[in-house]
Amino acid sequence: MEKIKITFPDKSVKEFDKGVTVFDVASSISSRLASDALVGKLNGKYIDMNSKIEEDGELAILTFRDEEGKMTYWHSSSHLMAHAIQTLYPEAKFGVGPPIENGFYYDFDIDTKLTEDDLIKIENKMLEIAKEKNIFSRSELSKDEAIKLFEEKGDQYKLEILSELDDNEETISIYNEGEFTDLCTGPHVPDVSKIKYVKLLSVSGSYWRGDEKNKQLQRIYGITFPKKKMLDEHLEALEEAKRRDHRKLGKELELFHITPEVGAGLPLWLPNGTILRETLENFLKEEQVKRGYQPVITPHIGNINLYKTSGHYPYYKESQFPTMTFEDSDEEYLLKPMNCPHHFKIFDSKTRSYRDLPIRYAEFGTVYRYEQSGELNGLTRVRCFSVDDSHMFVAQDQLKDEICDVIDLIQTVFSAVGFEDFTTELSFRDDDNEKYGGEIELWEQAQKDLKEAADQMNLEYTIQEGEAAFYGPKIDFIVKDALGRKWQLGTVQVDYVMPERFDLLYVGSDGERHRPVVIHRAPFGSLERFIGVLIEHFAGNFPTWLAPVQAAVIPISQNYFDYAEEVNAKLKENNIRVELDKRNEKVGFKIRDWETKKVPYMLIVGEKEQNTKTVSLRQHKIGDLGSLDLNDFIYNIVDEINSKANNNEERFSSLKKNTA
RNA sequence: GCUGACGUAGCUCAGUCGGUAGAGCACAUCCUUGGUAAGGAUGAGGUCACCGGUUCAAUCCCGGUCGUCAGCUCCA
Repeated sequence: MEKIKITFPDKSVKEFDKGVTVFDVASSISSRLASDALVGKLNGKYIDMNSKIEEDGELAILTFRDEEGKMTYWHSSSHLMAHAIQTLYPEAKFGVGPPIENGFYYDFDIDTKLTEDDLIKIENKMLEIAKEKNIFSRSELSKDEAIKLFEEKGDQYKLEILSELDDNEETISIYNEGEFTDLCTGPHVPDVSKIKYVKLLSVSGSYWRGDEKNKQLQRIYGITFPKKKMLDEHLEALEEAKRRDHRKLGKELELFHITPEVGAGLPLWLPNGTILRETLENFLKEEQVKRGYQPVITPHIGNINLYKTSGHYPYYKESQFPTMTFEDSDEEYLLKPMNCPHHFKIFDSKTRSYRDLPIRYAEFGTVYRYEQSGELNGLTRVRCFSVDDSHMFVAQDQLKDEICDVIDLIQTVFSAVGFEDFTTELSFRDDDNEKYGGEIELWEQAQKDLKEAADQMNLEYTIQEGEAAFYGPKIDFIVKDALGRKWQLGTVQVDYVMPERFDLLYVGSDGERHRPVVIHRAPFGSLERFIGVLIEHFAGNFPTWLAPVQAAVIPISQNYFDYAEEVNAKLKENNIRVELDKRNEKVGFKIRDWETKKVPYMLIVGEKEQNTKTVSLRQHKIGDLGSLDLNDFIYNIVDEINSKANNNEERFSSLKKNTA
């Protein structure tokens, strides 16, 4: 028997008979691995467990613990779900059903509109089929054979996919599992019984191939696990996400309020939310002053010609509030959907010299965009929001340094609030999209500048072709919300187009007129979205410098109101946001109440504290820390606030030992 | 915008298989002056999202509108 050499990820090499299956190899290592193994990776290619290995190679045997193993598992799960749907709804036509970051989905076309209740039925059917232990078997066939097969099944969507495949280049394969056959490149887990625990999460509409001109199919999202504990943990994580949801916390902590009586997507900032927002604004303003920005203020509306000049109108007409017109005048105004034109006009208000550059105008500019109703989402997608906008007018040779400074500013902002888990995308143009204006050379220059700046600042990024703004490429900073949805926050955009359209010029050292380059940038992006994500990031437990109420003074009874007033006044003198709780309630009640309001510190004062000029300190989520000198507390909390500390767990903890 | 689900007190929710509604929390008043996560009593609070239709009668059934949620699409 001919032998082959297999190299494992730990670089060990073992010999096997030629034609050995991945499963055999796994069995030779351990029976545990043989039973956990889901898929093999031979020389970088994923293969089924029962695939025969015919030549030497590097083999990894993957289980659910591996990311790729998980993907295979969920991919197979989507087939199992499709199988269950086919059994329950024989008329079903199937679209696509891939694994995703957390689970899988399958798109299908059936006449009945499914509801959440139907999901249970499908779940049960899946578990029933899983028990049959059908194996996933692969067969390869010619395009004609495949077309014939799916014509017989009447699967028009599969036929559409097939018609676009080139069978000279790609092997066409199908996978069969029990009664269910699907066009699929694989690989799959050995048999359906590997899928043990199933939770179907939601059903919704989804356009075939993501094109709204196409028919809307139904999509079911689900997730599966080999162990019950994993499913329980996943469901618990979903519950936690619900608890962190900024829409829920925004209500509970009285940060903002959205009511249809004002308008969908038009948030009202309540006092607590306003403190949070203004604290962030002031922080950024200080940073911007250090970096040579000049504050400006512009109106909320503008003459429509501004947007005709910029090119935003009429291409984005659908996402604008309607224009304002007057009976006795031809003038038309628009609620401003962006701040750029106003800032351009400030630049253009007098002759600029190269000596003035870079010019950096900054404004927390409120803009209005008529987002589609189905897109509105708490604070993260609204119709009125404030951008921490700046437009910077620079000479070409200043561009890269300016971009670097902006990236540095965004990093400063993100690290101040403890955003560590973000991704960065460079969005470039693609050649065949007609939305992109301006000359190709300028675009290439801009993309080169951005990329060089990103590299110089050691950003780790991915490049997104065709995602650029119509006027230029950009760098976006993206974070995920509690539910795992991605939101773009900070952005830096290079723009050679608008200076042209607005005919912006400065006088160079040569006495000639030159075109500045514009950088659009916003570290927060929109205050609304940023704060929405921030609420979820901290789960409402804001660091002291951001907390709307930083400390609550709780007198034990009326007898200690005088001292409580004294403590309250002293904290106020030190600019600490403090509330004195004189309600006619017991201490336990008040503690519970302030705890649910997530206030960082509670200062409990009674006879003992009054006599010794101390406070009994209780820290949010940590509990009673014993008493300390009022002045010591003030010194520490002021230091904590001024340093914008994101973590105060250790700050007062030494006290606890003293009193224990 | 599309598909589906949902909309009952400030909040979280129950309820009515068609006969105009209820709890807990929050709020107000009173009693209680209490030492580290809910003291007690009383009270006020709702055109059951809105507009039509069916019906003797609609919060409940039907249609539309608005809004919310999930996903799709979109996102200057």
